[in-house]
Parts: sequence; structure tokens; C-alpha cells
Amino acid sequence: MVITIKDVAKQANVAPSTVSRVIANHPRISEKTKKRVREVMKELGYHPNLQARSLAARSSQTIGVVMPNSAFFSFQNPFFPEVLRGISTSAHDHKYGLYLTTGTTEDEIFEEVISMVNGKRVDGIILLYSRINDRALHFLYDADFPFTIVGTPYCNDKGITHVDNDNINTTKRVTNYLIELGHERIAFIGGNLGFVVTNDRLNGYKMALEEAGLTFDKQYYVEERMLKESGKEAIEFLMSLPSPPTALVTQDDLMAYEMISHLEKLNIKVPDDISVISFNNLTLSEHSKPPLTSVDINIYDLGLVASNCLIEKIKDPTLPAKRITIPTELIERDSCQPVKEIVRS
Amino acid sequence: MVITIKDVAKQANVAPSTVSRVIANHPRISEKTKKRVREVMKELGYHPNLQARSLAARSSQTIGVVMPNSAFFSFQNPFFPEVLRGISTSAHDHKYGLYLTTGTTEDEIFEEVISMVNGKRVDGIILLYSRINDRALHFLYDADFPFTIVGTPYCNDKGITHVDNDNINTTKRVTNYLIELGHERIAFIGGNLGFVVTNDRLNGYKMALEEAGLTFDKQYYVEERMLKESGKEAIEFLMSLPSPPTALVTQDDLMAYEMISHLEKLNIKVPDDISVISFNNLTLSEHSKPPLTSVDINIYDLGLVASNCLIEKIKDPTLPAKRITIPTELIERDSCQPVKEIVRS
DNA sequence: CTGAAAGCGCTTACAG
DNA sequence: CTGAAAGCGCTTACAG
Repeated sequence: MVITIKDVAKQANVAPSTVSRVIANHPRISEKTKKRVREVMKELGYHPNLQARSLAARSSQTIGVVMPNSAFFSFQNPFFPEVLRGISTSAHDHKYGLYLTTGTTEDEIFEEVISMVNGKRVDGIILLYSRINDRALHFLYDADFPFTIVGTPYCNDKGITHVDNDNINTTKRVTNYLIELGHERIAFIGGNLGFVVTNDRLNGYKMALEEAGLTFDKQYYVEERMLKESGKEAIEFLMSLPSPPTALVTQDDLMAYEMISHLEKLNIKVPDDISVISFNNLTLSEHSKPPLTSVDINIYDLGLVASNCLIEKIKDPTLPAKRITIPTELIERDSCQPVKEIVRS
Repeated sequence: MVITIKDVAKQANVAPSTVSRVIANHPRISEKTKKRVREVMKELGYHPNLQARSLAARSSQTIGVVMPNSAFFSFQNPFFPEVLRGISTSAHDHKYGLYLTTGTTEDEIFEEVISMVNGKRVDGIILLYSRINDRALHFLYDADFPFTIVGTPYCNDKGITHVDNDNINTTKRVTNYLIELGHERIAFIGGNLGFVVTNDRLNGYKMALEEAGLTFDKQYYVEERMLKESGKEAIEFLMSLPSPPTALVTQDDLMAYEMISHLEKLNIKVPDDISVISFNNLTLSEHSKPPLTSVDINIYDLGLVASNCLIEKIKDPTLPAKRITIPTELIERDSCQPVKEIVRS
């Protein structure tokens, strides 16, 4: 019923091994037999069984993509479709398939990674996040399995291939941008300190403050979990401070929109009363009100390059680890403005 | 080096077939040997080779997800992450893996579907779109391969399991909502007539017009391809008409935001000068300006249910085809308003 | 309740 | 340039 390599072999009067070789386009098979075998394959409607091939060849020609479980880093976040698009393009170009994790808790995801690797389902893995003390990362590293991170590993960053923006300097620059506009009370909104990216950005933010002779005020840092339930309360808290911030750095445009909406409900106008700057530069941000000043982090490239590096590594596991920094660009629009002169309390 | 079923068998003093049976938790194996074998498995760090299992058992325990290639239906569209989330949850609950297409042209995608099916990579397929005359659909149907559509098939809809909203009636209701506000010149923006969803929605729109005694004006229908380059021109064209529309029905919130932005550049205010209603009800739409009136189509459920149906079908291929309609809800916010009295031309 | 054997559909040294 | 044979790591009738 199902056409196998044997059927083709019989019909073409060759051995199964020969058929296998013409599928692989082995150079030592004569053009003549290649042609004949190919005709028979077409005639019989032969399609190779990928499972059998994987088993025999010890390679699945697919890469596993590990999604994080955090709310901030969730499917709701436009970051993921866009990285996936980059990965997808690279995978397709190199004839690799894509296998996705489905778990939602850290434990589930960890189990999936183990089963993908030990079950030989994938030839390599891309981690779409970098978490402090990540078990999956340790497992992959210890198993010496090809993998790549979109982000910066929390340790051993020389030994692990990863693709990331320069989050420290980018955030420093973003913060400086606000400082140059005269802002001194700048809040940092969102992010989860369990992720490296948040730490890097927070550090960049602190460095900029420090260099400008400003002191970091803990109250100006709003953690992700305070946002989950209601960004509203976080904003209300910030604005009820004796010295409320005059500028906000948020981790994602979507978050910025929500903040802006809550601010306006308090009758605080962006950018007149408070400046907002964000990351990710969604297409939409050009059309939002006000058009949002945001950092384009080249999400697509992060995915594309991470996948390219992984495939390189799969093909040649002896390749040394490398770090690739994807450039960022600050897109100035209308959500930031020089600080207004105000009476200091 | 790699631990196989044989190693476990030897260590546990049983036959490989017995080990296989304890993995499958076969009822006719005694608890005693199950326990012993499991201990050995743990001791040796055994993990089943999924490829080998798939080959022998003729089942991959993974489902293939086919993404469409259109711009409107692209990764940029928040629809996809959200369906994927639904599918992902269902797949995980039933211990299925997820395999994604990576192609971007119709041909590439078609080839991938063929290779997924014939290569036995997946046990079933979910089509995340429904296109007129879709080759992939025909192929799957003819091959009698388990599959499910998020959407309504363009033909034979009794014979193909699919999950969709009632797009005709929902759009009729949306249009009626505008008509009840006094609007008579209502434009329909976006969508590609190559997709069933667009046809359904356009039909619902026309039905509402007709029942209200209004005539459908072709100029009020703006196709997707006119939007791609610049929604700006489409809006400028519409508003330069002798009788410009007083209301817009758009296919997605993101598209609505863009339209609103272009309108305001022309100094046309939403909802004062023109009403806008949309589909998908992104979380963001609560915080946009103005808060957008939009139809919640329950994207997550579309994915979840489509996946549940597929898995059912995989487990029992004799199951009759079914259609499941996911309810929609019109979320009224501030982007629609009664039509202003205006001088008719 | 358990085992021996055949088989899933390929690939790949080895030999000629 | 091509073939015969072993093997990838499982599952599953069949037999007892």
C-alpha cells in the first residue's frame, strides 16, 4: 500500500541502497541510473519516510524552539511571532523543520527539552529566553547538545553561542536620551528579574543614572508581577509618590500603551506631563497616540541569526561558541519631551 | 553510549519486548516486573527514542500546524500567536507535539504538507486558514488524512471537520449595529477574497445592507492588496469620494488603528466624524484612543477546539466530520457613534 | 504474564 | 559505480 524504497528498487532494477543513494544525490551514482530511479520514484509516487530516515541517519533535520513560560514573554507578546518568523525563514532555507514546545510551566518545559533531546526528535535547540539558573540551559550544556540562545546566558557567556542586542548599552542610551531632555526622575517599568534581559536593562538604566550623578530610587522600579494584575495600580502608585517620575522606560510597546491609557485616566498627558519610551517598536507604534518613541531591537534578525548559528553548529559541532550582537535603533517619535520646570518638593 | 531498550532489558533480566510493554504501561505485565524495569530505566537514565517508536508504531504523536502565507494572515497578525496558544494547550494536554510549516509561498507550503503527510512526520494537520481552491485541502481530503480547519472550507463543508465563528451572522450584526446608529454609507476594509472568511464577512455585510434597504457600493469595499502599500491612500480615496463613508468595518484591530491614524491626519475624528468597528478585540483595544469597539472572536478557543477535534479524529478516524461554531461577542467601546446629520450630495 | 522473532523503512560501511 | 548485509531502536502479533 505505501511505496517504499524497496518497491522503487525492484521497479528500477537496482538495489535499495542505490535508491537511497540517488535520494541523497550521492556523487558516485551514474547520471543514467539516477535518472531512471528518479523516473520510477515519480511514477510510483514515492515519498521517503522521514521517521525511518531519521532513525537510520541519526538526524531529524528539525530544530526545537523552546518558548518561555512567563506572562511578559508570552504568546501575547508580539516578540514571539516575530522571532519565530526569523527562525522559520532560516530553517526553511536550510531545509530544517520546526518543532515547538507546548508546556506552560517551567517543569513542563524542562521535561519537553529532555524528551526532545533524548528522544532524538530534534538536532538542535533554540532557547527563546534566558533565565537565571535555567535548568534547561544546564541540561543542554552538560549534554553538549547543539543549542543557541536568543538572549545572553546568565553565566558562561563565552562558552555558549547566543544572539542578543546590547541591552546594557541600549538601555543606557535610552535613559541618557531622557536625561538629556532634562528628566531626573525616571521610572523603569516591567520586566522580571528572573530573566537576564531585565537585569541587563536595569543595569544600563542604573549606569546612565549614575554617570549623570542621579541616584537610583527603588520606588521607581516597577516589577512585572506588580503589573500583571493591574498596570493601573502601578501607575497610581508611581504618580502618588511625593516626587512622581517625569519619564517612564517600559519594556514593550504594548505595555507602554497600557501605561499611557492609565495615565490619561489620571489626567496626566503624554508627552506634556510625562515622557514615555519603550522597546520593540511595533509597526503599530507609528500610528498610536501619541506616536511612540521606541527602540527597534530587530526581532526578526534575532531569530534569523540564532537559527543560522544553530544550524552551523549542528553541521559542525566543533565550531567555537560565539556571541552575535544585533544592533538596535532608537526611533524618535512624539512620546518624549523636555521636562517641564517644576517646583521640587 | 546511548541507553536503549536492550540495555534496560539485560539489566532487568527481561526481554526487550517486556521493557517496551512497561513503557506503554501494558496491563498484562505484573506490577512486580513493571516496578523492577522502571527502576532499571531510572538507574540507567533511559529515554525512549521517539523516532524509533514512531517508525515501529506508525504514529508520530505530533500534529502539524499549517500557517497561511498571506500578509493579512501573517505572523504580524496577533491572531496567530493566540490560535497557536490554544492549539498548544490542547496538544500538550493530549501529549502531542507541534510541528510548524516554515514556507512562505503557497507552493512551498503545499510541498511541506505533502512531505509532512507522506513522510509520516505528523499524525494529523490543522490548517490555520481556509482558502478558495486550496491545494493542500484537496490533497489532505483525497488522502483521507486526519485534518481540521480553523475556518470554513470553501466546499464540502459537511464532509470536513472545521471550527469557525459564524462570520456571516457576526458581520451582519456588526453592520446592523452601525445601521442602527443611523449609518448608511459604511465601508468594508481589508480582507482578501481568496479566503473564505473574507467572503463570509462581506456577505454578512451585504445582507445587512440589503435588509436595511441600502445598496452595496463597490467603492466602499477596499481590498487587502490596496492596503498593503499604504492604508493611507485607501483612506484618502474613500474620504475623497463625493459621498464618503460615515463608518468603517475593518477586519482586524491593528488595521483599525492604522486607519484611525490616517483619518486623523486628514483631520477626520473618530468617532465624531466617522465610526470604526473591527474584529479580534486585542487586549490593547481597551487602551487605544479611542477605545475600540471590536468583535471578540475567541481566537484561543478556535485553536483549542480545532486541536481537540483533530486529536479525536486521529484516535478514531471513523468519526463523522463536524462543524463547531465558536461564539463571538461585540464589545462596545468608544469608536462608534450615531451618524451626524449631514447634507446629502 | 513473558519471550523470540519479524518488521517498521531507511542508511552506511564494506566489498567488489 | 553498485549491491548484500547489518543495523538504527523500537513495537507487536504469535506462541506458550
